[in-house]
Amino acid sequence: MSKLSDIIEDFIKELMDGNSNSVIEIQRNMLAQQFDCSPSQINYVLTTRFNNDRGYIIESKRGGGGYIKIFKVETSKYDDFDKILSESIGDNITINKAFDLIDMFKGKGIISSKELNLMKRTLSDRALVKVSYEDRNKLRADILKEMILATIEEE
Amino acid sequence: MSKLSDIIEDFIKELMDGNSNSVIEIQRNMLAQQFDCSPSQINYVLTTRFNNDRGYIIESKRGGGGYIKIFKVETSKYDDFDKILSESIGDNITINKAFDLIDMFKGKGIISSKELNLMKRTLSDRALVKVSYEDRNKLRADILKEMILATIEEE
DNA sequence: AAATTTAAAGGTCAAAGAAAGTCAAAGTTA
DNA sequence: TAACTTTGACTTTCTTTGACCTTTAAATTT
Repeated sequence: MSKLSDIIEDFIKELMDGNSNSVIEIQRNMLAQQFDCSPSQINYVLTTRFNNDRGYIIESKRGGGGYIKIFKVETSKYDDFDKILSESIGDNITINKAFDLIDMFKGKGIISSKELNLMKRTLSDRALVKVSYEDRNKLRADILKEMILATIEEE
Repeated sequence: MSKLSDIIEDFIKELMDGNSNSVIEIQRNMLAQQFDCSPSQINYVLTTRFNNDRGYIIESKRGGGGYIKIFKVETSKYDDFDKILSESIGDNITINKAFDLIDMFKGKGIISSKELNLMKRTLSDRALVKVSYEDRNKLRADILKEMILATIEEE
């Protein structure tokens, strides 16, 4: 009595395994039809199983010819990467902790100094000034995760 | 399942590549006939894919012997930097315009492809999903400006 | 030759169509 | 009962189409 979400998760993972370059493209409605479920169930699977915490990046487009692309970022190349994404960052991170992490990436040679600069500027209070205090550290967490995955995505 | 607009875009780009002097002339109705679509679809492709933001200029003439000319313009590396910050971005920018600007920076050799990736991922709807629709484009403007400053700071 | 008409372009805009996204309510399961 | 899953109504974005408009060149009329 496996849950549908698990089945869809497995299906997508098998697709990715079959496709050695770690990126697949799906059609939301197609997939929903295939599994005879509502299209929004696909979104549920994506947000719970293929999120940043688990090392995935999603890219999509609406409208005619729309698609959903799922990228698996090879996080295992780096020590503790998975832990950093899900635990060190979590749902919430202060600017100081974020900067420490970024410095650490630089120290390990994962990012260049230009990228360090880019990342810090992005997370600065100046860039996020319009976001309320309570929300700012949540947003920082979301952005930092996405940025970290993006930097190792292309290596 | 490539979109027709994309196919027409590619077709026009190949025409331009084949014609090394960065300008081509087309006939709207001819092209529409060739791709079996409505003539106004050609206009759609032009406004979405060959607009100013992407470095193109369109010139056309109606009536008998009418035509559409598409020019690819190259601006020099640091042209109008302040203008970009204040006018193109302002305090509000859509994701598409932001991506076009980032592509332009890449085209000018100001950023690497890794930095391009970092910037686009950061500004994506997915990274900013917790920010309300109304505020998202404002935040994009703030972040993009900071990013641009960061990238030119180190050169 | 000048004025008018016709035909041949291209332009605009709104509506329809095609996809994906959101969110809250209902249903399940541990 | 608390957390997780499933569904469906509604929203947003992007594409395609068609009806109607404007401009220009060529043809015709005066």
